[in-house]
Amino acid sequence: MKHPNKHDLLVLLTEFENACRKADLKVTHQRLEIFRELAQAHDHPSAEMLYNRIIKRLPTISLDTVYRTLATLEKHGLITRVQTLESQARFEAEMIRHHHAVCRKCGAITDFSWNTFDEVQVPAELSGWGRITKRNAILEGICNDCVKGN
Amino acid sequence: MKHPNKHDLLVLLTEFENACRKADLKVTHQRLEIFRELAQAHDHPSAEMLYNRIIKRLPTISLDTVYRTLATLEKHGLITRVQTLESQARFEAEMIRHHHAVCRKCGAITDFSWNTFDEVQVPAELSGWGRITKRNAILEGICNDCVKGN
DNA sequence: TCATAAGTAGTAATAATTATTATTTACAGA
DNA sequence: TCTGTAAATAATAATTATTACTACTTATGA
Ligand SMILES: [Mn+2]
Ligand SMILES: [Mn+2]
Ligand SMILES: [Zn+2]
Ligand SMILES: [Zn+2]
Repeated sequence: MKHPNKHDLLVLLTEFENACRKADLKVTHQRLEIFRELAQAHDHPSAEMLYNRIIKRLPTISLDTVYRTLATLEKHGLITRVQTLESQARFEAEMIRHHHAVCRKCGAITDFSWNTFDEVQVPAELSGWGRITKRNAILEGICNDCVKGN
Repeated sequence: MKHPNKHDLLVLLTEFENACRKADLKVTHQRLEIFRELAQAHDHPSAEMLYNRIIKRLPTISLDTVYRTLATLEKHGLITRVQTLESQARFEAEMIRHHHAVCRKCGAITDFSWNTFDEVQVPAELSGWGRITKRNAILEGICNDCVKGN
């Protein structure tokens, strides 16, 4: 999972505008900035982290707007809320299937793809469970920075 | 993942007492009741859910004690905090490796084992990440009850 | 341009969790 | 069994994360 370059980001933002219009969401300055910031982030930021980054460019934005916008975009499937053990929710704009390695020490979330896992068949035990729409692997451990930094 | 029967529960509780002593944790009535309740639960209850169940038998227990105890037991590896998208944290005493199917509608968390996944090799992409200590699969979807109940 | 409903900022409120403190209890040692 | 002591608890207050309220602003379609 690499950062989007300047061109990619423009494409993403255009797609985002179109998706908003399709979903009857107004394309506001705030929504664009929140989405842009999240799309170029690589660290699965929390609402507060995004707020602190965006306020530098958009000094009047409110934390409430960031929370509200993230909830709206999540509801419309434009961004994802990431499961963590932390108290603050974290988000990402990367919608391509991928998985997470999480550092128990510093909380860093690293993206990776894992085709082998994506293709493993779900156990029979679960055949009667219901309708499965998503599968994710979460690896937990201590990242290299934290191992060294000890 | 089946419920513990009466005998299993007694064994679990004895092991729990021993683990507490080994960890220099006093074996209090509250800790025993909280662990007992969690050990026989099958629904990954939140602190509040546990509190509401325990207070029937132990009318003076405080919610704070439930939170504090769960944090203590988690720190000593006697229980697990379960990752969810919800605002309330959820817990389990089942320490045998297993995975979760989560209903997006009702929030139910179903345990299952998945040997095929347990044995799949972690992708090369992640070889330099750090020390991986745990791997979990999370399946998301709509459980049968919720599909029917619509 | 203009009407209007959706969205926002600022602030208040709520929900979940953690801290403080006086009291109680587990348990090691006599 | 009794006792001293540190750890744990109950009650309550405080904090943190998130959501609600409301008057004002803005995107958008006519
Ligand atoms: Mn990710
Ligand atoms: Mn479980
Ligand atoms: Zn780390
Ligand atoms: Zn369900």
